[in-house]
Amino acid sequence: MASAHPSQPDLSPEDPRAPADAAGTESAALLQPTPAFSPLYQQIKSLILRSLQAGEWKPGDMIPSEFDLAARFRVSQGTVRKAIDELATDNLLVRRQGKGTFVATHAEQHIQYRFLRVLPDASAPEAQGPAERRIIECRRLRGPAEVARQLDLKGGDSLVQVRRVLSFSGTPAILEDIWLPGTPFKGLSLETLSSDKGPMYALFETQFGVRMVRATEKIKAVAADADAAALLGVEVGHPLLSVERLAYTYNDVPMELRRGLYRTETRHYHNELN
Amino acid sequence: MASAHPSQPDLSPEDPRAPADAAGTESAALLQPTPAFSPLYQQIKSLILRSLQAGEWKPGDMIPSEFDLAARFRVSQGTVRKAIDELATDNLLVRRQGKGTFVATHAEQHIQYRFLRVLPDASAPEAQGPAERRIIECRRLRGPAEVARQLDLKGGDSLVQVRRVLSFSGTPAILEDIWLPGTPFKGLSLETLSSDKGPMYALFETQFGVRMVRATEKIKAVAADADAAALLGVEVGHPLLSVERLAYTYNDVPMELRRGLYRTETRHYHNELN
DNA sequence: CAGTGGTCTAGACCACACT
DNA sequence: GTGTGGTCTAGACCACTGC
Repeated sequence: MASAHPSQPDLSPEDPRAPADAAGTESAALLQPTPAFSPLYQQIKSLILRSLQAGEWKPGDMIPSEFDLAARFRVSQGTVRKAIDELATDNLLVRRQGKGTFVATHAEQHIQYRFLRVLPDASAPEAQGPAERRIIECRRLRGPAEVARQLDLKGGDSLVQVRRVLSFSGTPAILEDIWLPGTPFKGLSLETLSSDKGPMYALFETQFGVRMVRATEKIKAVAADADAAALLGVEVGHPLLSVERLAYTYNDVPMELRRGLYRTETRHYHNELN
Repeated sequence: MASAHPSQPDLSPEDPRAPADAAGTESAALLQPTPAFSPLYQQIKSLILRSLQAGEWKPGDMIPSEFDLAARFRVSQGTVRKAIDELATDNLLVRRQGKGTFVATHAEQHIQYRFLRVLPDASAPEAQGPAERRIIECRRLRGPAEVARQLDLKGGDSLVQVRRVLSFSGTPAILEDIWLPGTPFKGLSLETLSSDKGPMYALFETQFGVRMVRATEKIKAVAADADAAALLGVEVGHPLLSVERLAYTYNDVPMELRRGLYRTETRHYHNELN
């Protein structure tokens, strides 16, 4: 063994394909000009990520075993393991002992609705069951500048806007406005949305190949305007929780801007601080 | 080497102190009745945690090196490493390459105010600097039943209640009510609080030996009542963000209940979803 | 320089799931 | 049984810090 060493110096110009071990390997030993040191397992992590983005393995798929990946990248199993470990804590992969490692998905992700942080108060277990969803509109437009900016689009680019109301036991509780970039979501329509059950992000995966990976939220307390008041059945001025979410796919590409208004009389936004 | 094996079966009755290697070891190979399997590194993690709780190492202290701990617990360095890794991602320990591993602290924790999630809006960089703090009151009382319940206290137990207002550039923005169990916080007074600068949780560490480790928050939008309106300089009914926090020390013992009311006209609660 | 955490490897064995 | 992830070890070497 002359390569696969801890540090960056010695491997790169030679051995893009070792003597033994036939085709199908990918030579993870990468080239950094000089001071751009990054540990091997980080490079492996990037390579796996690239495969995820490229769609080599789709949400729900099992990825190759640690040993297979180790052979493919020409590193030890432990190094692959550390890379996968990080991808798993980032919720991009899911490990299942005895079975394999799988690409995470919003569809059957054990705890569904991973990004939904609103829970019924303990004192009011009403409004538990699944929400009733009513799509109010779904239209294409040239988006407002501010929305376009946050989605990394140009002012004139096409957008899809969706507005919907979620109700629990018949009482409206959540009003959401959703903006999506028009190009990746070509074909999204009111019918698509209405006929679908299950998490919207699962639909995005299966219908548009867009997997939401992380999101940031800005939360405020606001007074209901006439519009919101009517749709949520409260008076104008009623305090509502405003949750503005920017959701990202792989590679920190923003793919959705969502603004939710929540009635919080019998519900709260739950958060864990570590 | 006859012991220190991956699984639980073979080690325990013999070798509570090996032939070689003199005093000071702690025999981590523990005894589980039968089916209570837990990996070695988890047991090590528990042992380290116990030392943290017992105050063997105080916030800011450096803990023994991985090799020292490995010797002490009679396991390999890699196993200690994995235990420390988890404690570090839980923010109980902080690793510093070349220096050592340290007990986390709210005092100089690089990013201070770890639990404060309220940020000024990008559009309003006013109100950036440190908040001006005004303690309104600090008194002892037999707490309300609901508060006592959440702090795992009996109805009649003594509590400390603190009320304070935080302002930015002179405008009040945050009203906080804080309840603490009376016994661990014996001696906490308005003077103690007023004279202190820096994070309150840092003061709790140095003065009372209580380190807050994690917290849960329940967030709602509420209307300002007369009290809050007066203190925050808004009209009654003005929407405010209500953040109810339960903070825990080691071992999931609740040690603080805090209810904050935030004006969010130029501020928001920021959250990252993974 | 010595001491600490960080990376990498190689090999052994265990726990779990499927067939 | 076979294949997968999970744990543990032992040893080598790198990177950073501070004396």
